[in-house]
Amino acid sequence: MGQQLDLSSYPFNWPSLACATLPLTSNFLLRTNHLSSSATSRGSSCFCAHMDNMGDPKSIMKELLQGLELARQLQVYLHTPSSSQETRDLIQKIISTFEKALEMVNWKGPVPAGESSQLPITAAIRMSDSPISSSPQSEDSERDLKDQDHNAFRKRNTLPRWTKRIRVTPGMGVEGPLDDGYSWRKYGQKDILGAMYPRGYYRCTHRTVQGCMATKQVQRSDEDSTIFEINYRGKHTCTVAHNVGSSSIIPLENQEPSLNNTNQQQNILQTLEQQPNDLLSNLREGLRVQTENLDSTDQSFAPFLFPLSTNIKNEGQVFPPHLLENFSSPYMSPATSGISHYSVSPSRVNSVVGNPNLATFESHINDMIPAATSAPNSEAVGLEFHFNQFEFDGQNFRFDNP
DNA sequence: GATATTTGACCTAA
DNA sequence: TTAGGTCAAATATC
Repeated sequence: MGQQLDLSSYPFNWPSLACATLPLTSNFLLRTNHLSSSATSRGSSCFCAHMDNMGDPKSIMKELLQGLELARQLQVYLHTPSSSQETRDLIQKIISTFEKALEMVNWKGPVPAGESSQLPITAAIRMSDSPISSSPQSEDSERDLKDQDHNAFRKRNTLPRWTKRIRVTPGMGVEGPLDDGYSWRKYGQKDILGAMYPRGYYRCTHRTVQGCMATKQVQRSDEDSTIFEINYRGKHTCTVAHNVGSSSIIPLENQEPSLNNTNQQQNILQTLEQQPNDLLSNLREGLRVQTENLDSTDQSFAPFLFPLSTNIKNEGQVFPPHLLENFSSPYMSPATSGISHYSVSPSRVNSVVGNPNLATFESHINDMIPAATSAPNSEAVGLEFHFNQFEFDGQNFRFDNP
């Protein structure tokens, strides 16, 4: 077993993890024994509560999926240069165990044995009770915009939805899939009961013109202030071309997490490489494509490293001058409670790079970064994307840290 | 002036 | 009844 892991230092939902590990191998149970007494005791109560649902396949699957996701979170946390290969192997085995268990309970998702552990969980999940399996475009064509609005509101729970979690990691750059490539407009913000931070509501910019009903919600995690959850709802039906580069038009299909997103990601990266300008050069310095743990057939989730702006004035942080060279002046974000920060201006990115994806991506980050970059002595901000929520068989599965 | 954001009020599902 | 989600007028920014 080798290295002992100080799991208590990681901000996970340990009670849930303890519950989720019950059906697993002794290896992982052994690890959970290192949890603090409070965590393990709460885990015990959690187990008792779940005993009521024992035998229910959905409950079992829910627990397994939660365990799988938590293991993946752990993998992310342990994916550091200081972590040993043994540690990485261990977490990989844990993930594989979860996936095999899911297969045993007749999980229909594409989680093939062996290579399955390389797949993002989101790629393995299909939302079943939502209209995503059919063509929203064809459905929407039968309704006028007013009906869409009305229906979307009254039946919002039936919309396809999925959640991305983004970690803003000091000193790691922006790591994760590139922006979803759509332009969003904020239409509301709400304080959520029990949540430390307000939730932002966004909808597709093209809603009024094309009736695109896609929306998303962005909320900062209470447990880990470096994590942001982006909850997408509805599929884009807009047909606005993604002006990436001079001639590339990326199809708007497959906006939701799917393996077919590969081309879009690759096109963006490819187009970036073709941009002969200073800003791109600066961006490229921080660009890194991580291929480790990626299935060869799935590059849609290729992490994307991107040098992000951080708080400089307020936090005394230092940012490499070459990265700030083409950045806009610091400005006061109206949503940041007075925290000023440097940022890539979306308009400048559009005009210089001609890449609205980057602009949109940055606009998202601007919403999140001010508070998320409060960690001192950070030179960069990293984002890690993965999903923690989905719908299955009419049930909504979450992996929240309550 | 056009577009985006903010924010209090309103509506609806649970 | 309440909390989450949306609307829309006011305000800010480009």
